[in-house]
Amino acid sequence: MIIQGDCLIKLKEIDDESIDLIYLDPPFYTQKKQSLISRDNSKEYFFDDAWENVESYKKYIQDRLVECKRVLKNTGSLFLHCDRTASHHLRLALDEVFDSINFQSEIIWSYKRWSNSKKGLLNSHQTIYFYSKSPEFKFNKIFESYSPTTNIDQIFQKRVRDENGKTKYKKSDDGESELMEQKMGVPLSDVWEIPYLNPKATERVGYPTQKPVILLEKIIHLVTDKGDIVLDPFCGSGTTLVAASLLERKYIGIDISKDAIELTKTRLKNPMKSESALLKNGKEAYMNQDQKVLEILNEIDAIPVQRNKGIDGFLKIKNTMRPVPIKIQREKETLEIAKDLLLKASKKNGFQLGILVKTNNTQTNSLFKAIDTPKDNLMIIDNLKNLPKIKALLEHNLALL
Amino acid sequence: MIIQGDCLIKLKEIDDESIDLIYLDPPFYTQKKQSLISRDNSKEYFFDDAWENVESYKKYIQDRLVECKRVLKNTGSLFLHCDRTASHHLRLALDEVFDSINFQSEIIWSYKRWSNSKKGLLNSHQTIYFYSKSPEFKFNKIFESYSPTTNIDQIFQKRVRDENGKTKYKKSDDGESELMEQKMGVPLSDVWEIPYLNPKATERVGYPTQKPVILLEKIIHLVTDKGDIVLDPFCGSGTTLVAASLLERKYIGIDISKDAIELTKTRLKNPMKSESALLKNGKEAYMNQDQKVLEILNEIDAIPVQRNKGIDGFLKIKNTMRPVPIKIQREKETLEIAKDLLLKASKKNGFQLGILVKTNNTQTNSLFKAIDTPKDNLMIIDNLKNLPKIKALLEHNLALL
DNA sequence: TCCAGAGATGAATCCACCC
DNA sequence: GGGGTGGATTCATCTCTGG
Repeated sequence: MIIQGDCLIKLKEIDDESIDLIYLDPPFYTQKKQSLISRDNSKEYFFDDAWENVESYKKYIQDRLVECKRVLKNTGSLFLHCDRTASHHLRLALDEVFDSINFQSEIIWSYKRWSNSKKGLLNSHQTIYFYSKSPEFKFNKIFESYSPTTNIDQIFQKRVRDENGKTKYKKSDDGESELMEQKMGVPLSDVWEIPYLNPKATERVGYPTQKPVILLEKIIHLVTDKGDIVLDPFCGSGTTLVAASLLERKYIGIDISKDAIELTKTRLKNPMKSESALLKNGKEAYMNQDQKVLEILNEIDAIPVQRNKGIDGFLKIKNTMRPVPIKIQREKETLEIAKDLLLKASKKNGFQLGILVKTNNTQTNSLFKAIDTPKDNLMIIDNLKNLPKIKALLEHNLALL
Repeated sequence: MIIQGDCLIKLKEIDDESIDLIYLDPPFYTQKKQSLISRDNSKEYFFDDAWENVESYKKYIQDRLVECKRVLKNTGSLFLHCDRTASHHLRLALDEVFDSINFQSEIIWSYKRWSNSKKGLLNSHQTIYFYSKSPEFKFNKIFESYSPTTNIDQIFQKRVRDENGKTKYKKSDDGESELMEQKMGVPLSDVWEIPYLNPKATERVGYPTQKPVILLEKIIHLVTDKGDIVLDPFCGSGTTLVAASLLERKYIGIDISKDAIELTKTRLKNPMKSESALLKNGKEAYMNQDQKVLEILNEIDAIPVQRNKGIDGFLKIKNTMRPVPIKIQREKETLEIAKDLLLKASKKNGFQLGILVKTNNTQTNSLFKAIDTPKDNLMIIDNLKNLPKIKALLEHNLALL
């Protein structure tokens, strides 16, 4: 069900204790009127976020939270997606409405983001507060993989206490250890690393502040079963409803914007999500460099980059605006091939000078093999110890280029 | 300098605007007296955390924050390490003392921890608030490596805005992309993944709530230079001072506990930190399974494990207490070798049944190759599609074992 | 029924020891 | 000596029990 209108009013039309999960992504606390333009420039979405002060913002949310609590089943839960500038005020509101005893988790949605160059740390997480209506809330345990460093042999062993009360692993008389029962993995943590919705994701419908479907799926999985009812009072482009629909939950969405409602309706006709290759395969799948290359790059204080065939990293060189790409020769790579790869990548990107580190053991005695072919602007180094000298040279000369 | 006493009183003896960085890790908001015993049972540390209510706790902190602000230089910063049950109250206190305009970051210290079986998400982060005294705060930009998925071709290209205000990559007339100036990597994010101080770390001095030196080093690097003054009004075992000393900053530590002061003094005679192998080498160094194996394990919903030669994971099987290890045959591994490895590992750990997945293409037609040698309790599967049937079989039969 | 204290838990690391 | 692995130790734990 999708309803247009102010959720405070529309919520009042919903029965007491009828909802299993409420997810809210309310407007942010900004002091100016927002207007954000959709991707294809066809639509403009207005956010009437002109709050007098943070207290009036808090009251606005709190009024709606009270209604949310009413419609929530006794086993139900609420997730509030917070604005980073006002998250503490929102948690205060939650404490007042739900009581701090029902605070379950501060979920951190963390993601990597393109940098902006502001002074300070790069803001790359958002906070979601998880409150239950009562201690009897429904909760489905979700398990994750063990850390690769975990000693599995050991955690399957039973333990006993010694005379000082310290625990030890239990051994039978013949020195054998006793087995514990089956384990399902590690309980899900409260820090969720989920990629920010890729600008080009097929999932994108052009709505600002759109959230990834996977994020909502995770929440829905956690506290509902099939057939349960999910409510989103600020449904926006309908991500929550899409996720609910994909997981066979019933859903109710409310939004004040007519455009958002339209968008949600069309989106729900064909609910879909984009598969994140990053999440599915893990970061490791993208690591096409072996440990050795990373070590070398680290040693020479270069910036490693991963997704480029001819370039392994960039040198940090002062006094120049030119990026200097560097490539480390692979074990099974002839110097010629390595050279070609670097040159090609360099040329494509317009870099003026590339540095190739020779790693096989047929060494020459020169400081570096000299600029191989001046027109190519390629330098080959066969002894890393010389690199500082070369860097100094470059810092001196590149400014002239 | 290390001072014993209530920091509210001792702070008053410090000059105005004389400190570059203040880090506070105040007592937590618990409603009962805590007493925590040190590792070797030799000492007991008391925390007088008997706050009437959260308001009195907030006031306790706020009083001290006022003094902190006074002693801070105009370019100085303050980092407050928060109790998760009261972080919102603490941020309110910070807003009141420092003004919300000087809020810089909510730093998430995220880590993996041994779990405990509570209902809900596994709590695995802590929050540190970063406020500056003024907008003119000192800040050293720190850069990290690019994410492996980053397409570096793009990050060096200049961008322009099109007529609609959207950014595009700038192309010169001949279609070549124009280069940006050199980049140093991705600016440090506000989510810090730092391993929890390990139970066996040599860095440990037996003080409860001890923080990793690396965490403090990161903070100190961020907002101070060599020779600057770092202050910790709740210095505890002196981690902040150790980090400051290692980075050649001056330091002042205050703590109310005599024992803590003693501990700090001896610790500072030989300041050290433990190298985290995990941080140094990265998680990837511990991964000994290739992508293909992980994919198969994922497909059959098994729990992957890394640190074990003969075992790649464990099956999730209901109705049994017995862990069922599984191994995937490697490409360059004969069936015999794979079998031996699994058997050996199984036997060592006392598992009653192991499952080996055959992956080379000489297929048989049987459902599974049958229990190879019944006394070994080994099953060989050569068609993954049959696994669900086998799991059902197991769920039925294993209970009998 | 509530609270205090005992007892069980459980995975992540580093360390020590082994070959 | 170096790579592998068994073990120790931890929790501002969590749950259960008994008064």
